[in-house]
Amino acid sequence: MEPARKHSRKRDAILACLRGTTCHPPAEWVYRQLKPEIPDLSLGTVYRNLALFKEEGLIESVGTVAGLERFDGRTDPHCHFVCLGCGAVLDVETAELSDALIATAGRETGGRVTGYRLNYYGYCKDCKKNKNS
Amino acid sequence: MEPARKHSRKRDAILACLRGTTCHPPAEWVYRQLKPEIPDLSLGTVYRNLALFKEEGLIESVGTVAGLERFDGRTDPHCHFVCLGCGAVLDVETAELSDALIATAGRETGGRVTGYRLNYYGYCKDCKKNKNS
DNA sequence: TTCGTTGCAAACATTTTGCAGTTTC
DNA sequence: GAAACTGCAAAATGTTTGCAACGAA
Repeated sequence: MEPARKHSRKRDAILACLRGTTCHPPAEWVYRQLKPEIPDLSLGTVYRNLALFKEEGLIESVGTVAGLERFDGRTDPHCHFVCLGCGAVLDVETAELSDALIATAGRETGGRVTGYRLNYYGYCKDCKKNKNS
Repeated sequence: MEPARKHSRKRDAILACLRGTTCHPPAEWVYRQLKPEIPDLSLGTVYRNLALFKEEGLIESVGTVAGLERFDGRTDPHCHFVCLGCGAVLDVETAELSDALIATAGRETGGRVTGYRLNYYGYCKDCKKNKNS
């Protein structure tokens, strides 16, 4: 049985930090963001709590970009654009997958589909420019 | 300017290995697969060549599953089902995204979309059973 | 007082890299 | 013979973990 959860100021701060940004940051970014405000915060705690949130479904992973796992405080169905140039991750509101499509994937594989992740890859507004060289 | 490519027996074997399986393996799997046949193969070479293939578009990454990057020898548009239980990765033939949808993502973000990755997550046929406990 | 939470640092696992020797052209 | 390729082992990187101190119920 899993342990009864207790309240924790740091945990709250980590979740709030993630929910207060749209940059889909990695653990390290959250850590650096909160460190000035909470000087006795450790990176391990950030990792531990992010893992916890993910388990509870409070946050989601966007996947690994340039070796770093990126997290998203939003959990409603939406997609992402990942810039191959600078690593920026942007929300994409359109293109929510239909239930029918998801059901088809389950039927085809014989498994049970519980979620999906749709990432577009390419070059963002800024990196698009800089590539014309 | 990038170096002129030379032929290499090991490189061929690595690509052939990846193309000859549908299990979307990580680097280590490819290494273990080829090692008996090519005793003087090193893991570093597998990593180096997989990175190279990815750059050239000969293979694609399915993303990181359980801490390991998984590769796919198929490059035609299709999706994947990732089992959260055992880590199996299966091809999903249906649900190819329309060009219109992809174009919309580009327009919405202001960037240029060069590709996408659609992963379904859930429990495969076998793991589905074992979860009824 | 109990038990979850945390800091710290060490441990871990995967991937990358430098260099000297080898293979390909 | 020049340049790319490779083995090997060390290094780098991101993440996890053990343990003693801390904080919440």
